[in-house]
Amino acid sequence: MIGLPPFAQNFILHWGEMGTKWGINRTVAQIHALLFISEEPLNAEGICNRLGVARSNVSNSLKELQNWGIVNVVHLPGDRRDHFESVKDVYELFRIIATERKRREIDPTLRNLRKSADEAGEPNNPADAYAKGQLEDLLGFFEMISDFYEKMDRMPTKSAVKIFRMGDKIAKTLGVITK
Amino acid sequence: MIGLPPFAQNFILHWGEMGTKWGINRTVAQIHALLFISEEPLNAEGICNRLGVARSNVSNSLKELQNWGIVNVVHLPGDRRDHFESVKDVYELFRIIATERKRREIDPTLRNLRKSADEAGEPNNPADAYAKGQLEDLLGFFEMISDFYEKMDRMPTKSAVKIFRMGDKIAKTLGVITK
DNA sequence: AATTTATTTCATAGATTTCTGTAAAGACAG
DNA sequence: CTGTCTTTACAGAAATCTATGAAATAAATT
Repeated sequence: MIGLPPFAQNFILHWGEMGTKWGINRTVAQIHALLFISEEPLNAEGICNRLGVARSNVSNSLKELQNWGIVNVVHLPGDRRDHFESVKDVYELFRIIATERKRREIDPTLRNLRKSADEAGEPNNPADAYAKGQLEDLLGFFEMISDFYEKMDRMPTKSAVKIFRMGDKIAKTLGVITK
Repeated sequence: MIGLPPFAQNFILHWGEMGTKWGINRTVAQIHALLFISEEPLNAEGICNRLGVARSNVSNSLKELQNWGIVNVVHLPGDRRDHFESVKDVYELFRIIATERKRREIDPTLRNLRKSADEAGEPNNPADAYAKGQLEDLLGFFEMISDFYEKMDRMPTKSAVKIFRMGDKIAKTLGVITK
């Protein structure tokens, strides 16, 4: 990892590890980290040099980041190479990631749970009845999460932040006790 | 996958796939799915038979689930084998998972971001200054999420659910516009 | 203590994912 | 159209992760 100050290396390596814990390829996460803290857009070659990974790996990883919608191509005048830059606003970034995860993970799970609960029909034994009940509970939970995501998505960032910051005060206002 | 109705198989297979997208071993997720919809605690042997995986795999996976705190050992009278049951309440389940993910992922990231921002010191060039600024933004975001988690954890389930369900109404009450 | 039953550990086989180098394709200037 | 620069696709190598069976350990029963 060349030409990067230690604090940046620190962060990039950690972000890479964190990525793997979330099912995201290490290199993909590292490239994202690099672009996120880089003021100027970088070209693929530059990313290669800094992270010390193969050109083709960078190419594929960049495509993956573009699929997620958190990295964009830009062109600099007088340079025909593609340059890449990350979404720089933290809230915008996580909003995009949340929306994408919902689409890829929550939505298919909702469909599966509906289908499974449906297929269970009228259970003819207690075990199946119990299982169906559990699936319905899970479905209810995922529906709640899904609706919440959508509400957040329609909200301006400021409102969403307020909800996160004031979570406990809101609960008190609603007349419920916090332990 | 033997002795399970199709709707249960459906769910277990999907939960397994979903697990892999979240960095959780497929078998671990499948075992959890099975225990979650099973009214009675199951022993390792029973899990083997139903899922068709090796005994040792089940043993290790069960240990992993116990580390997460979402599966517990119980003993049935007159049977010396360990039996296992999942946390059955959906809210309780996700509360535990969230707390655990915070501990394993958010907290280390907070530490790393603080360390990195700290190491950056007084940047002596604009690029480093920008990078440090981005890290500080990220740190602020993770601190917000971390605090929110903790607030939720101290709240009774009902209050947490209210916040999730009423997200947009709350925002309106706070005097902010939803798009 | 010996036997039976249950569980865990561990080395390795197997599968999957990731990374690389090369070759092909595409884009552009002259 | 040709030559150069750039990006992408792909096949195989390398690394990582997962699952297995056998052996070791532990626990209960006789």
